[in-house]
Formats: sequence, C-alpha cells, structure tokens
Amino acid sequence: MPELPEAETIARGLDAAIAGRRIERIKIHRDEVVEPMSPAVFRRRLRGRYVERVGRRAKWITALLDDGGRWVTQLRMTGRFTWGSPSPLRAEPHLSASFVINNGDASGVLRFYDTRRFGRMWVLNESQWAEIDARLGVEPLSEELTPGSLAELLAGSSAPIRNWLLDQRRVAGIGNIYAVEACYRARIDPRRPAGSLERNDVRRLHNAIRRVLGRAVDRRGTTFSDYRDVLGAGGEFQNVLKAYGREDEQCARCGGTIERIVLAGRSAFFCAGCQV
DNA sequence: CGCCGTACCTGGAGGC
DNA sequence: TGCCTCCAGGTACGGC
Repeated sequence: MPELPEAETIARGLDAAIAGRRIERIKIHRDEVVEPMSPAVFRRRLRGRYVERVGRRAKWITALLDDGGRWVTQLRMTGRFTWGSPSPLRAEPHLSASFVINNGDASGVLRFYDTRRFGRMWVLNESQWAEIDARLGVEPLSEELTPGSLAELLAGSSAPIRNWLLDQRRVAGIGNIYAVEACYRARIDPRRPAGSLERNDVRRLHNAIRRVLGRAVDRRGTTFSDYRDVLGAGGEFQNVLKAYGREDEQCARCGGTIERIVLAGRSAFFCAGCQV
C-alpha cells in the first residue's frame, strides 16, 4: 500500500493529531507487530512518553519522543493508522495495536490496523535508528537528488530501471506504483538496464521522479483499497495514473496500448509505443 | 557482490 | 454458492 506519498500523508496527519501529547495506554493485540521486540519492552519504552514530532523517512513513519527515543513504523503493504475518539481497547479484525493518547483536555485513540500483518513498529534509541537510516538511500524529493547524483547512483547497474527504483538502498521511498509512473513520464522502457541510461534519460527520469512523487503528495496518495489517511480519507492520485494498472488501455501520450509485464516477480506497465 | 525468486499473510476478483 | 487460481502498495533472506 504505502509508498512515500502515502507515508508522508499519514505522517502529517499523525503529527497534527498527537504531537505534544502523551501516550497513556498501549495495547498490543498481535505480538508480531513489534517483533523482534517483546510487547512488554515495547510498552515500557513508550508508555508515559510525550510525542514531540511525527515525520517520515523513506516509507517509515517516525515519532520523536521526549526521552530521545524514536517510535518507528513500517507500514509495509496494508498497515494503516486511524485517529479517533476513545472507546474500549478491544480486539477487532485486523487490529494490531491501539494507543490512548492524551489530547489536551480529552483523550483520543490511535489504532494500527494491518490486514496482511507485514507491518512492524518498534521503539528505538538514536543509534539503532541511525543504523536503519544509514541503510536507506537518498530522499528523492530532497535537494540531494540531482540529475548528477542520480547518474552516479545508476552507473554500473544491470538491473532493469523499474527494479532499480524499488531498491531502497540508493533512492528511498519509491514503490511499484511510482516507479512505473516515473518510467512512463520519463518515456523510459522499464526493462532498460539502469546503467544504460544516458544523460538525457537521467535528466528526464530525475524530473519524472520528483514530479510524480510531488503531485502524489499533493493529492494525498493513491487509494485502491486499503490505504487511508489517519482520518479515513482516501487519496486522489489513482485518478491521474497514466500507466500503473492500465493494462490494455490506450496510452494518453501516443495512443498505443499499455502493456503489463512481470519484472522480478512484480507487475510493470508501460507503453511500447513511446517508452524506449 | 548484484540480482532475482521466494516467503511472509489475508482477502478480493474472476473463471468455472 | 463454492472452490480454485491469481494478484496486491513491501522487504528480508538465500541461492546462484
């Protein structure tokens, strides 16, 4: 479900909801959500802490705590937060964890649902977080990603460019939807070896990555089924997808037909007429 | 080392 | 309706 734009939207919603507030009660409904931490240690490190700020790194949601710790969440495919009014912390289908958070004069409940149960959340110290952070590549919307730095990262790779874009160690935050859309916008065949891109290809790809992600953030992400922001609203970017999920439809740019292929086990969509 | 197939899970869609 | 297969926004791991 969530790639960079969805994680960004969720992080902004969480920041508005819980920054400056205290985590009063924690219930772990499914122990695996905190693996390899134990629920007891997770709760001990989080209970009573104030959340200073919620942000995003790649596809991770990170909340800075008042004791210097960091509460981090990896949403994976179907992880979802909801912020709502208090009610009993009872188990519901797909509910992995719930948190009672002091909301000024009242309290609210933050819930983490995860249908496919791939999502994880941990409370880390700064050096543990630094290790994770160091393994993640450059933020694609930051000034660090330039046509020149992208060209250096691409050099020497034989992986198809669509697969390369999914590798979080070089550029971090892009998932399958936006990798496919960026290749379409850049008019690059998703099968092209990453290291074969020439200067003009790299410039178009750089521009495409930033435009696609930037517009998807503006539209609060892409909703097919599971993804919702913390108040339950879907995104709008699915309405302007040009290639992803459009197998057999007409290409908006050249009138060709969008094809679906499988690369490294995952669908890619492209127009053979105008993506070279 | 780089790349890719597989595994981890559940549920929705579509074929029969 | 039921049963089967395929597919899904991510990523860790192991094999080659």
